[in-house]
Amino acid sequence: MGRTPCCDRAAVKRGPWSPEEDEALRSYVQRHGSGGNWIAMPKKAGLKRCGKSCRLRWLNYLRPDIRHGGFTAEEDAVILSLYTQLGSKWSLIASQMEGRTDNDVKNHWNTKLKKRLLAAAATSSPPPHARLPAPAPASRTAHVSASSLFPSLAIPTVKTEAYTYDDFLAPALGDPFAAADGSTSAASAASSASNWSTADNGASEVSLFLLDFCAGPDLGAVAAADQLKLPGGYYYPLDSSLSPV
DNA sequence: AAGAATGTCAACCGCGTAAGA
DNA sequence: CTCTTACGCGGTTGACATTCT
Repeated sequence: MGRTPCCDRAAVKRGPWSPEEDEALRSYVQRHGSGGNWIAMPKKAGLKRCGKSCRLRWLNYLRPDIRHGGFTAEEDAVILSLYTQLGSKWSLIASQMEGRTDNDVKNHWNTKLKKRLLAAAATSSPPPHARLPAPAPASRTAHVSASSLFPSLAIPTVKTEAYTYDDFLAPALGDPFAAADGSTSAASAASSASNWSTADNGASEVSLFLLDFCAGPDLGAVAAADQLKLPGGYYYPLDSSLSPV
């Protein structure tokens, strides 16, 4: 029994794409789009590939808006924040980040962020709640309950557009670390309109831990050089000891 | 210098589901 | 309403690169 294959495996090429195949796919999609049918598209484009393979190649590699290359500390923070809210909803997480694909984000998490976080938690006497964030339970709706694991991290709630660096700056009014009502989920709900969940009374240890985590070992030097001062008037909010400028 | 171990990332697999017949 | 088809997603694999011994 088993599932019907989406295409005849014997008849399609598999494995890495050649530059010629890339060019054929790119030029076809740019001229005609996928035609609303990825299964039929390879034949039309003269490719001996499975439609699913073409779709994946286009979405993950050939799309003109794809950003290749390393992830920044800000992107790491976005991923970490959203992972604590959403779990392994990679497509949802990637949709919040300009030019990144779900595959990219997933690979980055599995190969780098997860290990880094585990290593950081295992050493450097992390604060009690600085553990590898448990993924949020699978849920149809991306409900916003700011992670109790990282109460001091200001977490933007999920929105439909891509995040920008500004989304991780403090809100225009007030210091995100000033709120001290301790009611994280209520604060999150109340602040959803402004894309912010309010940080609680600064577990600055956690903030520093995360800042270290996101920025790596050279953070101290960066902070000392004042390079984290941002045009929006705030520092990157992981470190509660930094104040609005 | 060579082989082993580890890391990275593109690609594949198969399931769930939306959409259309 | 049911069935079929194609899409989208998350998990996994495998090839290649890099680092270590």
